[in-house]
Amino acid sequence: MTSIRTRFAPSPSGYLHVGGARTALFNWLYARHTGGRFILRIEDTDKARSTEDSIKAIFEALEWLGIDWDEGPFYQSKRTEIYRQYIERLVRTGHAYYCTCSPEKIQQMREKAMAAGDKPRYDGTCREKNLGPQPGAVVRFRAPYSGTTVLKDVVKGNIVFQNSELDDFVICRSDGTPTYNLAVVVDDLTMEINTIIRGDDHVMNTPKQILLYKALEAQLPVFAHVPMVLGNDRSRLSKRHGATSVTAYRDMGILPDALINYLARLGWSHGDQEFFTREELIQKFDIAAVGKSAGIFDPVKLQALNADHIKASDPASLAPRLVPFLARTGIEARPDQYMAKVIATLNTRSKTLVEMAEAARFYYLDQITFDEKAARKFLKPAVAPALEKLLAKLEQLDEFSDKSLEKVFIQVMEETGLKLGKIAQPVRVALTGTSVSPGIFEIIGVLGKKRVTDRLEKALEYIRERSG
RNA sequence: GGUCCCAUCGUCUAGCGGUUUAGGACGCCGGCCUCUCACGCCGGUAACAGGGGUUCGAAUCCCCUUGGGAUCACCA
Repeated sequence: MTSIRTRFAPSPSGYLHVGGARTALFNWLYARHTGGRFILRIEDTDKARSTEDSIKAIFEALEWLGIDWDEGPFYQSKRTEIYRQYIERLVRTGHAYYCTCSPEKIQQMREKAMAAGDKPRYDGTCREKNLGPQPGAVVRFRAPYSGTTVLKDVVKGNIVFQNSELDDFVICRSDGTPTYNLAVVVDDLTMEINTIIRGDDHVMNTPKQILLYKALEAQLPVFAHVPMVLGNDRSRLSKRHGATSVTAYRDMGILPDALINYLARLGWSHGDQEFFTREELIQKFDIAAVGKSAGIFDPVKLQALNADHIKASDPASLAPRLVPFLARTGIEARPDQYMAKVIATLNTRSKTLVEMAEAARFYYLDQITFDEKAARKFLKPAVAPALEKLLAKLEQLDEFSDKSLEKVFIQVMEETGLKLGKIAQPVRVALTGTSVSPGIFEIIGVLGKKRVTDRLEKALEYIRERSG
């Protein structure tokens, strides 16, 4: 049994979008699942659209996703000599021929066919002329006029194409560069790719490629065309549907494992399971279980899954990821033990790292600013005695555990006759500035004696100023 | 328009001829828990596009219709 070789072959004409990421993911997962190899190839033959920045953006996105490759990156732009050899071979074996029909003539041909209600295709003017190489000539593939070409697709099943639908497509441009279909086949052949997993927008190209494989007397790879990712209006996912780039989701505070989990589950399933770790994905992924129909990208479900991944993550391991998001809110902090404790209080109430960073700010601020509404409602003279008693008791307390803190609060409740609800909210405002936060014992435990007593004093000052 | 693909709750999906009053998840709506907000837990809402066949029996197989998508380059 030969080992599986898959590849991801993006064209660098923009950032990596989630659809492309899913294709990369499926290839990567399948290679990892089978113990095969995953190859990265950059399809940059279109000089006009390919940019260095796009290439870097794609690497960056793949790296963030944790999708690594075993071979490559290979660049089509550096392989022109290889393509030239294969094109020559096809001409030599009679599978291709030079064509001197001008683009204008082809255009006319097309318009005429369209007007007559026919399919716009090359009429074969140069097919039997046996022309040699010459300036301005392209090379066309000699496609069969009759018969059928069958694509045996792992996810779609058998798809039959009438060869009469095909025409003598160009495999080499007049400037000597190969066209997409030729380059892809030569690359996949020479890189020994035996499993091609790609978006189903490529199915119509596949019969041409199969014909090329046959002309080259090569063994066909296994094809798996996975369904597209759509926007909420069922059209192809694009910018007008909102964020589509992988890095945009990174910046929104989505965890790479959550995005991978979501993308994998969009079009693939394993019974009723929704949550998968990276390892589970590798262990359970199988192209045979990929569905046939297109799926709509749902950012809301992605967020829900992200929340699950945040919950399942070890707080300490989340700390380095949280740092840049804290920085964005003006908090410069190190991913230390303190941050791990902060995260432990926030991980069940944050859907994204952006939310978590926002909710974590009060742990780091030197100066708490009170939310006006919250302060007016809860920091009233009536609670001052309770806050004072609490302050005094906490100053005497050495160990800030849930248990010891609860004991202190119970004492204050007994002495003041106030219920916990009446005391907790003012304390919460005093410590966080707002009326929403993690549990009161939790935040006291994390903040520690110094910060807590300082903030309680500040709150008491505030109450005195307001009443006085 | 030609060709090709697809079709289960709003969305992602389970289902691969009988075990189905069609299951799970997200969302939404209730409730419980409770120091706030969440989390968690419990319950509810909601689908086999339509029509013909095949079969004792169809969401599952076949055909048609409808709807959606893809693709028709010297772009990839």
